[in-house]
Amino acid sequence: MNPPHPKKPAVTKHSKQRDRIYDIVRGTRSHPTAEWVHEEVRRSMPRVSLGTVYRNLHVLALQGRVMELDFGDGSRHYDAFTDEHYHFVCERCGSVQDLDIPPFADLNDRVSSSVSGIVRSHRLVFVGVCSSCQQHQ
Amino acid sequence: MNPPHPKKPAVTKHSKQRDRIYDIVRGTRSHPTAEWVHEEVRRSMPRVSLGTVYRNLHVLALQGRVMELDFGDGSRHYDAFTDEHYHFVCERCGSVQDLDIPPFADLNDRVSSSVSGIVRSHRLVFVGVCSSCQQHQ
DNA sequence: ATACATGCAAATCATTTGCGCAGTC
DNA sequence: GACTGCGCAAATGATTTGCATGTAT
Repeated sequence: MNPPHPKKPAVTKHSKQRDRIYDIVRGTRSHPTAEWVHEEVRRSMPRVSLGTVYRNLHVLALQGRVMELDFGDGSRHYDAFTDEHYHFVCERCGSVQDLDIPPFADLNDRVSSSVSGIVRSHRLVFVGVCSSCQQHQ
Repeated sequence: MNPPHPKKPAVTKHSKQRDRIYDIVRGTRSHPTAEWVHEEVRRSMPRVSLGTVYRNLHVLALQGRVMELDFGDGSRHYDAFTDEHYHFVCERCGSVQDLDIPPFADLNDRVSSSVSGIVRSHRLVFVGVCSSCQQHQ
């Protein structure tokens, strides 16, 4: 009934596509979406499909080389800076900034008594107006 | 060039459907999705469409009677407790708890110096394992 | 009477997946 | 050669929208 060898996650071989995708995410601070990465990849490898981009971004996330971010704007963003850090999102233009401050280690403790369960982590995103949008209005 | 009367957002008349949808959201602490609300509404009004549920949830959000929440699980959640408060999401079962503590007023200030722009608000969600999931394993 | 609201179905949007072929180990 | 990864296109899932008709004011 069970397969003789359980299916491994594999993720072994590497590919030019994956290398390129990783380079592109690593080469920007814009926290791009899969769509944007796809457009960039296509500049040098025009036949790469969007599905391949999604698949590889997911593989890279499993490998811990990129992190997947959800800012609630409808599409997922990717970040090659995988050290734990917070983000600031501009409510006008949607741009994202990395925050250079260390994570607030005390937050989980500050709420643990009002949760029935164990608090393991938190997601914190700051929202406001970026300096560029302030100037343009 | 301009229409004689600018199109108002309106949102005036009320409907049995909207009343029912609001009652259902107000009557639960489960932070339901539109899908769940739809199933509930149908118990008393079987012909209500999912589109109507979405439209009315959005209207209620504009009116400030419900709030829309995104926990990154793929679907939007709705909450009739509109006072500012944080949530705790179980990473195993996806259940959501309201936190009874006041928002951390100091957070925005703690990061404002490392943001180029103005920090107006933050989104904070705590993640962990709820007591029910702890027991079941 | 005049809008706004509804039900239905089709359209969108982001993301995922099945499949036959190509590339890597 | 055995498998993993790719390109393509179709499938999925959540949400939105166009339209003809119903309903509240």
